[in-house]
Amino acid sequence: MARTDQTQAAVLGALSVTPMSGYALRQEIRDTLGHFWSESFGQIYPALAELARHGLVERRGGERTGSSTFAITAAGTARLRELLAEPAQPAPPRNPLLLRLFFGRHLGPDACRELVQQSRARAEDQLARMAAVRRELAADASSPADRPYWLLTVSAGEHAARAQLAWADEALAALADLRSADGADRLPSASPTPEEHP
Amino acid sequence: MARTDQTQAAVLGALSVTPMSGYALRQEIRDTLGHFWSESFGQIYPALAELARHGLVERRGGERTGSSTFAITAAGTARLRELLAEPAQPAPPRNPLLLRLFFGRHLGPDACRELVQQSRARAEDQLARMAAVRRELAADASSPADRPYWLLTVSAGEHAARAQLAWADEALAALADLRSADGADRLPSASPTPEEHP
DNA sequence: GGGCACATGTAAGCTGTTACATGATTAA
DNA sequence: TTAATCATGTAACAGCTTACATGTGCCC
Repeated sequence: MARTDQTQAAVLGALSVTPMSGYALRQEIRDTLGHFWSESFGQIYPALAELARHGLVERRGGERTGSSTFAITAAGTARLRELLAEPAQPAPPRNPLLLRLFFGRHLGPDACRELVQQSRARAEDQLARMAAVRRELAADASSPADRPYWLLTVSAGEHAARAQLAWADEALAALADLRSADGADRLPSASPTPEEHP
Repeated sequence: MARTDQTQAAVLGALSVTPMSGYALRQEIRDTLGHFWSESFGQIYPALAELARHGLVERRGGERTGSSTFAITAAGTARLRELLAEPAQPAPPRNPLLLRLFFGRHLGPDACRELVQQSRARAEDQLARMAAVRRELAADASSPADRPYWLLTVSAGEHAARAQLAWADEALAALADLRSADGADRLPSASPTPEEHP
């Protein structure tokens, strides 16, 4: 229910694939879950300590620093199942781009176009990253049981990115219309409106 | 840059459309910006106090309780422009549904299907809400200068919701395949594998 | 010997939600 | 008069990021 549970679920989940260090855990979460999840060091290490205290993960190797790894225990796997079965409550939305566009009248069409273009570029990046992940998954033969589930999240990222691209193109066109209409209103003498869109 | 600035931007932005009370502010933000933004009382009232202290908004009417309203000042409008011009940094993603699906092996295909179906239902809800907003906007003739910008955010919501629908259908099909493959693996004697996918 | 990647942790501080306290107005 | 809605605020707490402190092992 609490957010901490989500961090624990992410940590236990990652360790259910393979044992690793806290440092590697953070990299895995950033690189593999990056398009739909994030955790910082300040979350991961306390979570690992808590999980170890309850016997849900086990520390192996160098106690201090160096090549220590954390492995999930049987109790940890059971706990993971519990955590995953809890209802997935979506977080309250906070989209700073759409906030700016909603009050875009104060920014003007050109500044808005720039924002949308940045968003479009991010979507293309994401599409490229998703394609790269697909290639990696195709090349890597480990964890065959996990693969179909991982592909679902990749597909979600692709659908979202393509939708963002399509919306951005539509928004850019609308803002272009707005700009010329605006210009015609406010600067009637600026230029003889070189080309009107039919 | 800080999150507080975002709250101030949302509050100033809403008041730039029309003056209203803090209570109404919260309702407007929930009902109108709801699909891409959220603020709670605990954010709104301190933000209003802070803005009033700096002369960016002005309290009118009953000082105590009752029919008091807050109105944006000229300085407030200028500040809003500044805030909106600041770079829109996207928040770190946190999608509890995709987290569960990624580790879906531990949940099994059926539990995953249920999650996806819930997500699909939410997307349909959102699509319906966006359609309602479109109707309201078409009927309401006030704020014509804001309308094109508002429509951009509605369109973003529609694109996102449609993408979620398309993905959900794809995911449900994939999970159905997985379920039957799984059943064939784990329960070879259950039924003579009625239909195999080629 | 210096720099870099690996590795573990803590503390401060901000953001944000929730629950609570308080009271006015209005409708049943 | 009781309940619901409108209205304003505060306090406690949870979640999360960032920066810092510390140390190892390896390669150039």
